This record gives sequence, structure tokens and C-alpha cells, in this order.
Amino acid sequence: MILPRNFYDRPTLTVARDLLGKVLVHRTREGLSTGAIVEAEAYIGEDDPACHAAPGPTARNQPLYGPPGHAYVYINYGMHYLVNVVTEKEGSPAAILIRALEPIDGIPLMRRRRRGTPRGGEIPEQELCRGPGNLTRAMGITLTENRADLCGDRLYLDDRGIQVGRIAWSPRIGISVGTEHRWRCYVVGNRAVSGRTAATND
DNA sequence: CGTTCGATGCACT
DNA sequence: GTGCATCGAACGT
Repeated sequence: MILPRNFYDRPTLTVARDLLGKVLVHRTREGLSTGAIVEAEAYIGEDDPACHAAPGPTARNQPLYGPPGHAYVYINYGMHYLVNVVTEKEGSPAAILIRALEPIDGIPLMRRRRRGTPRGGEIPEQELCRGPGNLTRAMGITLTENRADLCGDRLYLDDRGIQVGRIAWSPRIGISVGTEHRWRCYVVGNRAVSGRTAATND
């Protein structure tokens, strides 16, 4: 079942928790690729210094201010695409960064997409979508998907009734401000979760 | 095992 | 001009 718009129109931390175990689906001309979300981070409002909405509305962060249930994709470090799902009602900027997936469908396609990057051909399955930059690469998500309606039929989230194990919360990864919030949630012990060497797991 | 550091493009000040 | 919501190669232990 495709998640309806009202799934996203709720408090962001609640949506983040409920995202774990849901299946991200991307249909392209190349084929279908899907994976279960095992790690996500919330970015909430202009008062969150790590949120792209912190400076107020700009050209880039416009999707954050838009209606829930849309994708917000941007370029990070000049070479990685990062994908978020927009939450909360229009005008209240918040989103959830998808940080890791457990691959389900289209694994050969994921491998092909990551080929050409270092280690492309021989990546273990559990590492294909480990990390926000890696998963967009494997899923074929680029700026073309920015603002995509997640209630459409190209890029969406599917509830397949997957039960995840224990969930934990930690500070968000890779930021220098807003570290007081434990707004990163993940499936404890899952091999596809990023940040494995840090004290940010368990 | 651990840490450091370069790549690389663009939004924003 | 500055600073990234990253990744992985290259080192050191």
C-alpha cells in the first residue's frame, strides 16, 4: 500500500519513526529498485540550525515550505544527491533525510548504477544503500526527483508490513550545529545502517 | 582497527 | 569567497 499524504502530515519525529521498515520505491526506464528504510534523520523548522530552513525561505529550500509528501533533493559536497521526504503542513518547513536502505528489488541495477564509482562492481548487498549519498546513487535519485510527489507512481513509499526490530535515537550525523537533538533514528543492529564505527549506533 | 584528508559544485552571504 | 545533512582512499597503530 502506497503511503497516503496524511502519513506525512504529522509531527516529523513521529513520521521518522514510522518510516523505518517502509519501502522506498523508484520506478525508472532502467527498471524498478526498492529498499526498506533502516535509518533516517529529522530536520525541523527554522529554529533547527541544521535544517536547511534555518536561514528562512530561499530558492533551494522552497520544497520544505511546500505541502507534505513531496521529495526534497539537493546536492551535497558538490557530488552527492541527498533525498528527504517533506513532512508537516504547508508553510511549516520540515523534512526527513533518508540515510540508509536495506536493498530489496533491483539489486543488479543498483550495482550497475554504483559501478563507475570506486568499488562499483563488488559492493556487498548491505552496503549498496548504506549512507545518504550511496542510496541516491543506487536508487537513481537525482535533482530530477526534487519536488517529486511521493503520492505519484514514480517515487513513493510502500507499506509492505515489514516489522523492524528495536529502534534507537541518536544525534544526527555530519552536522556541527543542532547536535543537542537526538533526531536520528535507526534499526538497531541492521548491517545497512551507516555510522557503524561511531558511538552513534546501538 | 583507527583517523585524516581530498574530491567537487553550487547555494548563499 | 565560504561552507557544506558525504565518501572512500590513504595512511597510522
